[in-house]
Amino acid sequence: MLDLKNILDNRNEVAKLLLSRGYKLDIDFIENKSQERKDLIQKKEKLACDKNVISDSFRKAKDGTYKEQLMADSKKIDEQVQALKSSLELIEASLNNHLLEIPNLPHHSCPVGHNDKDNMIIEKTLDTNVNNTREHGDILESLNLISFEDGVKITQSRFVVLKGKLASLHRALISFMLAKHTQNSYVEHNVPYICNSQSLIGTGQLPKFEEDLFKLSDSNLYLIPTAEVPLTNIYRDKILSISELPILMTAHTPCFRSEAGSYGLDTKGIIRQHQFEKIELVQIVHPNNSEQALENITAQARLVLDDLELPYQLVELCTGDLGFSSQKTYDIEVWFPSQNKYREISSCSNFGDFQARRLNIKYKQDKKKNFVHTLNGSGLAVGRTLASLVENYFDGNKINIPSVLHKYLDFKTIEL
RNA sequence: GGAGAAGUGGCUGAGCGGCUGAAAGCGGCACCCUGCUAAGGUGUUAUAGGGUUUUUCCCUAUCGAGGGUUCGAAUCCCUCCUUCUCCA
Repeated sequence: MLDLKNILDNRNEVAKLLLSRGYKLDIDFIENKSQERKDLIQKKEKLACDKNVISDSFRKAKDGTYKEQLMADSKKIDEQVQALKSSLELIEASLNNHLLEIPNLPHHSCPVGHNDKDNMIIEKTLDTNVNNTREHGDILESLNLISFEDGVKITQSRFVVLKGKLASLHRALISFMLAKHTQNSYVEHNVPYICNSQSLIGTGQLPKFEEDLFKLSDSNLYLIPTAEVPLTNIYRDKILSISELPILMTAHTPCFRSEAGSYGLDTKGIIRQHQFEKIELVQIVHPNNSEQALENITAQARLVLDDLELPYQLVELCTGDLGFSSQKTYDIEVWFPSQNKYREISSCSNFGDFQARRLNIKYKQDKKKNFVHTLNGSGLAVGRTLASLVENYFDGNKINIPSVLHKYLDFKTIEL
């Protein structure tokens, strides 16, 4: 959420930044609602003050008729206050809902652009020449390590069953990634996979993107779309001392996404599933350090691919392609030989104080309180890592397991 | 599943219809005193919103959440949430 005061005080600059990511700011709406709100508050508080004075007089009053008068006056004020209160509630809800749907301001360093075509490729690693061009789903089916039919039978399309050595390899990737991150001071967490609407509003998935989520019926509970939600919400409504920062967290969780509007996209393989597993990295930092923290978190995610020796490229998202809550994002895209292209496997974002404002996470320094900055990145999406690994390490007969994973497995190849 | 009890500031904990935004203690901060190692004194110490203003003051709200009773609620009533104890 953006700071209302900042929007009103720097309206031109804010509007321009938002426009660069494709959002048209309705400053008149905000201005009007904000003014109405202030007017109502002033009226209401004046009456509340009068009422307090009456109560005070009542206590000291001796005369009976005077008391009767005070009681009558107070009741009259009550009626007026009630009316003002309900109008105020409407205005505040309307203003607040509007503010909750305004995306974050892009960082000044973001390349300006309209969509993913304008993203900036920063770096490529390794040679992408691989003999194999077979698609991972195809390879795995021929090895009888995966069943798309079973996933459909059990649930529906975009669910899958992994079997045998593939399931083990999946688990090995999780262990490997968590070890990598905990070695670098990220504290491992095990968190709920279901969270309430307040948590999702805090991190920005709600109210705008409800159709992307799986909601549990007759409740305000949802399956998490990413561990970012529970991890970041651990610190909701907290005031942190400066010595507690930075906070580094990691967690392995399943992620559930309804993938609304992605019909026809990535129908082959396991690249786009309703349920997948991911290792998430989250940082909560002092505002002065968040730019550096984004570099760190991105570097941390890259370590996984470096160790697995998978070719990837680092991309900086342009303003038009930024996620709703993000002020700056790096995507890491891993090589998929069968598609002859790089696909996103991690997205590392600095949210500035956007989430902190919604979550009410502050730090205290020299008696002053201010919002922290939050960041997160995937480190990494396990299913996609697995898929890429299969394609890049398939030699026509067998899948060769990268050496960093050997200690988590009792085999070094998967053969026909 | 059944029966009770409780939820107060950073923490412990008092208050149980007005003088309580809230005692006391701990912790934190500032200053002072002292100087043989650790202590003493004084003051200060919640959040949000609004007005005034440019830095000071004023106002409103907040004692788990939301309603209600009352001129007036941390205090009484109702609903919900959470925690604890006992019984199945």
